[in-house]
Amino acid sequence: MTKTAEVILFPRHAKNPAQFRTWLASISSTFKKYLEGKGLNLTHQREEVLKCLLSAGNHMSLDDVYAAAKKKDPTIGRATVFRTLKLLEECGLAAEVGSADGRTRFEIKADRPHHDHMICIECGRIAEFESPMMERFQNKAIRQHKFIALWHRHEIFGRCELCAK
Amino acid sequence: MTKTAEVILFPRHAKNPAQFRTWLASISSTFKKYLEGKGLNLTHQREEVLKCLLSAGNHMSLDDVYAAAKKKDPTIGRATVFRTLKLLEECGLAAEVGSADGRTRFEIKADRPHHDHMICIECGRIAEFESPMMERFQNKAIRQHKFIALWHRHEIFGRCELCAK
DNA sequence: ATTTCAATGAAACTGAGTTTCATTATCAGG
DNA sequence: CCTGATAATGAAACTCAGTTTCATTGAAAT
Ligand SMILES: [Mn+2]
Ligand SMILES: [Mn+2]
Ligand SMILES: [Zn+2]
Ligand SMILES: [Zn+2]
Repeated sequence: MTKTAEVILFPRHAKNPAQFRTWLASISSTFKKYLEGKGLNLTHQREEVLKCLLSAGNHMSLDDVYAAAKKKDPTIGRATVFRTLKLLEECGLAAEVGSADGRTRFEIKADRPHHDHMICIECGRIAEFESPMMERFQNKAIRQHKFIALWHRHEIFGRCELCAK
Repeated sequence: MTKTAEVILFPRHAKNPAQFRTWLASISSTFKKYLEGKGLNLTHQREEVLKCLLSAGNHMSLDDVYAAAKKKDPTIGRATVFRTLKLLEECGLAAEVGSADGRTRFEIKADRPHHDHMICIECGRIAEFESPMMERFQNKAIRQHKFIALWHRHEIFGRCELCAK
């Protein structure tokens, strides 16, 4: 009976406030650099969206982030949240994730290892999993097809442990 | 230097007419049984849609199938094509596949081994690949999470061999 | 022939995602 | 400080794949 580790959970987000501030500062700085490169600037709205995405949960829909941001700044617009999420995605700091209810979710990618998702069609919960072996065989298939892989999504739908009665 | 087979292409669809007719008959019969079980019947429109999906290419959008079906029966409606594709999916004969241009594609699942997809963001081509090893490690992850997997999608986006200059 | 209910096609609707546009903030040079 | 130029914003409008509605037709059952 071998001790299988292999698959690792990612209960994420810095719980320690100081740790969180450091993390935010680091990502903020990366975002700022990216924006400056395009002649844009890191406005307080953009920073607010980033902060919300980092703190208010892991797999948030546009409207989740919008709601969270609105609590801090009631004047913020949905369009701005949308545009900021796109910018974050564009520069590789965030990524889109599928979900049980058709709405796309967003997650922070920075400083996080690659992982895929198991999505509960009952409660919507999204569990993260990671399997180096899987990635390995995936890369093998990609190589054999002489395919230039840019990104992938691997999403398993079903019932989570809690919802499986 | 081991002879790697492992990843197999699926250039699909019975080329031989006789073979094709047999295949169609078999799937038709399954579909009919499914419909009867729900008090529905296999109309000529429904059969036409099935035939188109089987013959006119492998990863067709709703409107691809609609166009193909319309050639054979100009009176057929988009709603009927849509509903038939949903029925085929519902009974496990067909499945939805992602694509480069946001529109869902459909493929026949009956009598075909499970496979995943590499999708070219340049030309839209969808290549099929299959890796028992990947499925194996995927199942391992699922077991470890005590997840009840119902279906999954594993789609790799990038540039196909031809489009990679 | 009459009843019943499935099936259809045209057209209308839905809603997540996206864009437009008038207005407001930001910033660099003077 | 002003002053222009341009980036940024929020509200509202728009898109469009997917889906539903509804009036009509078809096909079986009685
Ligand atoms: Mn995740
Ligand atoms: Mn396929
Ligand atoms: Zn669940
Ligand atoms: Zn290509």
